[in-house]
Amino acid sequence: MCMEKITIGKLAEMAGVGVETVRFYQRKELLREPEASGSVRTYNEEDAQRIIFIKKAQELGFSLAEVKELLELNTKPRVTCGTVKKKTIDKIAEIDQKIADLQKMRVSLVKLSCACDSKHDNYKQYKVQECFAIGLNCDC
Amino acid sequence: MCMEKITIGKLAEMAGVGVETVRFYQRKELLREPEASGSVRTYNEEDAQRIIFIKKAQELGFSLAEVKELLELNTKPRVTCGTVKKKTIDKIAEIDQKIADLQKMRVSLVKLSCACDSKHDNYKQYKVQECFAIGLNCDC
DNA sequence: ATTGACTCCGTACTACGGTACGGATGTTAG
DNA sequence: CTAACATCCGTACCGTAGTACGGAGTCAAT
Repeated sequence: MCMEKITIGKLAEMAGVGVETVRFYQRKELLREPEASGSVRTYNEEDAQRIIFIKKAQELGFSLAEVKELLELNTKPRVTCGTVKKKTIDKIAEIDQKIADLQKMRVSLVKLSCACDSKHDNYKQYKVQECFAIGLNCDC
Repeated sequence: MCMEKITIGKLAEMAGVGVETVRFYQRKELLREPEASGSVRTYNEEDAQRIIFIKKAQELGFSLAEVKELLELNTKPRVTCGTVKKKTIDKIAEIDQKIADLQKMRVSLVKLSCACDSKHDNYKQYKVQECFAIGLNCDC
C-alpha cells in the first residue's frame, strides 16, 4: 500500500528478525544485497517474504544451506527445466518424509493424551519414542 | 532377539550415530547412564530407539531441549495426569502447525514442478518463498 | 601373557547460526 | 545547525550440537 522506503531496520522488523540477522543472510547469499539509493540501501516486500520463508523452513528442520537450495530451485540462470524438476521432486519427497514422521509422532502423542483420560496412572507406561519403531494405532 | 551385551560402540552403530554422540546425550540427560556390569556399561534396544527418536525429532526441527521435553512428557515422577495432558496437547498443536507449513511448501513445490512441464521457461517466475504468503493452489 | 580393539573420562576444538560491539558515516526532526 | 537516531561494515563473541584427542583401564583372542 504505502510505498515508503524500507530500510534494513524496517525490513528486520517486518520479518521478525534482528538487523544483524539480515546482514548475516546477505553474507550467506540467502538474501540479495539491494541497490543503494544514496548510501543507505532499500528493500522491498519480497525481501521480507524471503526472510519469513527462511525462518519457517528452519523451524521445519532445514539448514540454511538447504533453504538456499530451495530458494534457488528456479532462480538460477543456465539451469534447465529438467534439472529443476528433478530437484523439486526430490525436495517434495523429503517433505513427504517429514510429514509422515510428524504424523507418526502425532499419533503417539494422541495416544499418550488418551491414556491420561483413564483413571489410573498407566499413561506412565507409554514411551513416546516408540512411535518410529512400532506401528502404533490409537483407538480413542 | 539375541541377548548379547550391547556396548556403547554397538549402540552407536545400531542408532547410526558416533560413540561421542551417545556420551554427549548422556551428559545432556537425554539418555540414561546405564548400570555398569563390571566397568563397561551395557545398553538395550530401548536406548537405541531413544537415540533414533532424538535424531528424527531433530530433523523435524525440534531442538535437543524440546526433544527432552517430548521424551519426559510422561516419565517424570510427581507430574499429574492433567499436566501431562496439557503439555501433550500443546505439542500436538506444534506438530500440526509444522505439518500445515510443510503442506504449504509442498503445494508450492508441486506447482513449480508442474510449471516445468510447460514448453517455456515461465517456471522461472515462480517464487518458492511465496508459499507462506499466498494461498497457492495447484491445478495440475 | 601380550596384543589389539574397545571403553572410559576429561578437555579441547569445530561448524552452524546467529548476536553484540564500536567507530564512521548518513538522515531527519526540532 | 545540531542532536538523536539509523545505517554501514568489520570483527569478536555466543549458544547449540556435536567431534576429536589422548591417556588410562578393560576384555577377548591368540
